[in-house]
Amino acid sequence: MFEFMTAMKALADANRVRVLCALRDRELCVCQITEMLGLASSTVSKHLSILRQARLIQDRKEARWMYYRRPDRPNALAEQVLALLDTLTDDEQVQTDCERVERILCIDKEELCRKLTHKKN
Amino acid sequence: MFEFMTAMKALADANRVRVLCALRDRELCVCQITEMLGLASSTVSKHLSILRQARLIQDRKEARWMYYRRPDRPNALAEQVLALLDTLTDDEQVQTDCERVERILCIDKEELCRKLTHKKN
DNA sequence: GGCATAATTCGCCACACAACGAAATGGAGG
DNA sequence: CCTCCATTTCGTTGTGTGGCGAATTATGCC
Repeated sequence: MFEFMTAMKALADANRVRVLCALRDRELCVCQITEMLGLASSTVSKHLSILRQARLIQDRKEARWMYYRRPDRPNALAEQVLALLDTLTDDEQVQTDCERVERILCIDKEELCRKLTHKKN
Repeated sequence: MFEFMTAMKALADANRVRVLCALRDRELCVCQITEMLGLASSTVSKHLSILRQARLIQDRKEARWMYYRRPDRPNALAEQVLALLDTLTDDEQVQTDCERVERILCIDKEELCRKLTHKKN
């Protein structure tokens, strides 16, 4: 029950759901997710921490960047939950996020981070 | 997205999940659910309202009693969500709730309601 | 119609949680 | 070992939510 509730609480926030949807086909680093959501990086970090604790994402560190993606070997619950999310692929918000991510991926990461640093945090 | 978030928020509370699990095989009236959860009836009513708005349960009025059950014709989302809940059938809390409900069903409803009235609300 | 009562709505309180900015952390490169 | 900087942690603030009891609504019975 605890595990289940942790997962459900993790899904009970629209920004976290947007992140999980964005991670459907690729991994993203924190600065890219931050740019997509338009939130402070500290807020995004907290959201990612909640998703990780719920075992709905896993992380990977490379150089200065932290990459997040869906689990390579999700447990039964995560498997079902992530499948559930794929019913949202034609949602308006998810689509615009997807387009936004496409554009973000074109930006050089150094430049993206610099931009974020100057805007907030 | 809105529909999805409504469902996820409805599932983000353990008491509401307990209700949905208890309604797996049968319908129950508010006083029976109240007795199972051990909460004030006003609180239970609120929970049921949230579950109804998320289209995870439907209601039926008979005489003075309001009966709740899983939807006869659930939408696609509800279908998947309710299936997800069935992974909890061997959860400890869900099992004890189940036993508790069995005992509650043996009590005459008039008597059960009288008991609740004298205890709280 | 008036009473009894199951359920809901309302008003309130306590606590949880999302958001921010500032400060801390911890690698990578000089 | 010092600096830089992406990310996380911390502290604070405002909003959301679960809980209760009291008041209200709605239904069956006399």
